[in-house]
Amino acid sequence: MSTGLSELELLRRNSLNQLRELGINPYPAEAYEINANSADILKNYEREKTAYKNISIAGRIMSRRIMGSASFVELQDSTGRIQVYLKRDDLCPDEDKTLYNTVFKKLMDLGDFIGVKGYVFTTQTGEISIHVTELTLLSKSLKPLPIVKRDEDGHIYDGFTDPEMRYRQRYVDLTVNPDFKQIFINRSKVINTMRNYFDDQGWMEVETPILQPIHGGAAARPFATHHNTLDMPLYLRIANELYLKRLIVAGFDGVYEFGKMFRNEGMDRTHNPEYTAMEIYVAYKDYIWMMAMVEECLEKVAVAIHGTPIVKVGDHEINFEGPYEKLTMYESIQKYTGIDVSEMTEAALKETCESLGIEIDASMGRGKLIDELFSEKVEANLIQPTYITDYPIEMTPLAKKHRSKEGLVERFELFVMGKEIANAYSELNDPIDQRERFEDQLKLAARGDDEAMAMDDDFVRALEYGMPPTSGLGVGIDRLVMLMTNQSTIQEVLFFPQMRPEKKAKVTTDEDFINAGIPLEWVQVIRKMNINTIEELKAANPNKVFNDLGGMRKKLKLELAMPSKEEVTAWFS
RNA sequence: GAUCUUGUAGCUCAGCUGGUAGAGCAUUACACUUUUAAUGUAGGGGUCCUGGGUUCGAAUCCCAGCGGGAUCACCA
Repeated sequence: MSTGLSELELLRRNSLNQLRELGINPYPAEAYEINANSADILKNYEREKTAYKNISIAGRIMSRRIMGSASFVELQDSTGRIQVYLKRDDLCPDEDKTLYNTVFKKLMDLGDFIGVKGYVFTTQTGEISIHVTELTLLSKSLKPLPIVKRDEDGHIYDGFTDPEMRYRQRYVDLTVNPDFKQIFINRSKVINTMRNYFDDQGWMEVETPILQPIHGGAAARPFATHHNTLDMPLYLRIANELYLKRLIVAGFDGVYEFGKMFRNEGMDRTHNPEYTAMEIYVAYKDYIWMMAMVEECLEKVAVAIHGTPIVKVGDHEINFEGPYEKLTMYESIQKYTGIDVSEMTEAALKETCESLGIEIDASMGRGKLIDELFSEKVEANLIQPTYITDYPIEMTPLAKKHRSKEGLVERFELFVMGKEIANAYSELNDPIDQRERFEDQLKLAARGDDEAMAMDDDFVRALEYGMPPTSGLGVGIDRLVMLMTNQSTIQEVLFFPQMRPEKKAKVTTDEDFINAGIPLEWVQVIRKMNINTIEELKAANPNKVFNDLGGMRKKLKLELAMPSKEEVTAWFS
């Protein structure tokens, strides 16, 4: 009757109805008490056999081996899988064997949630299993899960590997590929370890606006939106830096925020339109202090996940134990290209870049040129954690001028595996200097640099009231998680990476056909004729449809009265 | 955005130089009381992504579109 469903789905809906007819609610409301989980049983049963005489456990049926009046089921809960043994006469001690013969064998499917009570034992083949005395259906699964099989050595057969399906239907991915859950468990550990570390130092977690009237604090294209009541444009934040610094002005000594940032730019294996950043600002500190803090923090993160500061990433073993190598930007360029750019004019830099085959354009100032040279020739070499320090002032409008080196700012970026994962400054707190830097950015914008920062008058006003010397740090959490979990794409560390919208197959319901004047009993015939939408029907030839209906009636041996030709013609009007 | 590549059963995939669609698993029926990628026997299941074109004939060749993946560009 209904359509768009596969044979397997129809079978399961049929089972659902049969369950109801047997008086079994396939979606019971009551809580199901559990007192064990699979990982705990597998780990501790051998040592403490008496503790597992009376257990209650719940999860999904992931595989079934039925052998007449005994069966084995693999039950998957949040901690793993455990084998469950069902014996007909233990499950149904009375004459009525319906629960085993019908409910379990015929009406339950892979993917159903069940609860079982029983005792733990070891099978002849040595597998710790649960001998079931009571079986409860907790939730019926109507859509078949992909079947992933594993042999004894852990080899995977028929793996569910299509990235599109895995990302679009993460719930299926993590159900049939539970190994991937560990990535997200570790992601949570990365964040919690950092949070605990910051809290231990007495710094405070805060929240700042995501909807911002001025998209400040970084250089990127924003997502724009509109507030109806205020009738004004708003932007999803590209950074939260300027708000956190306002809080330092307000008198907090340390504030930090884990939050989503939104950038309306390209998507690839290291970029998602929304991503998570951690920014922290600590008063009375400078960027040198911050380097030591980062080392301590990242070592804690690595140890929390791997038990050691050494993390395998790709073909490398990354050591997160400090201190990390430190190179100034100029030193790093000299080290990897042999060129000393420290004294070069803008014109000389342009020539140098061109001679190295680096693409440049007229809008690029001195700072931008050095940045290009650095990204092109140096970055990829920075495998072990390395601080690049002391950036040209032009590229860094929010950092304090270097205490001793003219034309530079007190900034470092931390590179690991050739990728930037953290960025920190001695924060600029001179309001007059800050205003001038913003004005320089406006000039760059006028030259055509579309990444130049916008003026934020309120932020400058805050600085005018006075901000203590402060060091600030931003960490790309997704990239840090990628490193800590040895993943090469950002999609693997995001539960729901951004995807193009799914193309919806147009489905015309039976009601639509009935509303078009077609009797219900003929709708399925029409569908059998491969006419699935009203549009397709109207596009067909009424005479041909009339003839075909007769043909189908015969072919399907339907005991239906043929509609008259006039009635069929009316469907088309 | 550019280039390459890909789209076949619920899932993983075959399908040669064009001839009317195939396997394993899943599923259905039967058998089976300690199996474990359970097994044995017998079945059912397809808009070959969509739309055009070439052809007597297209899953297959050509063009366009849509979706995916990889690489590159911008960015964190």
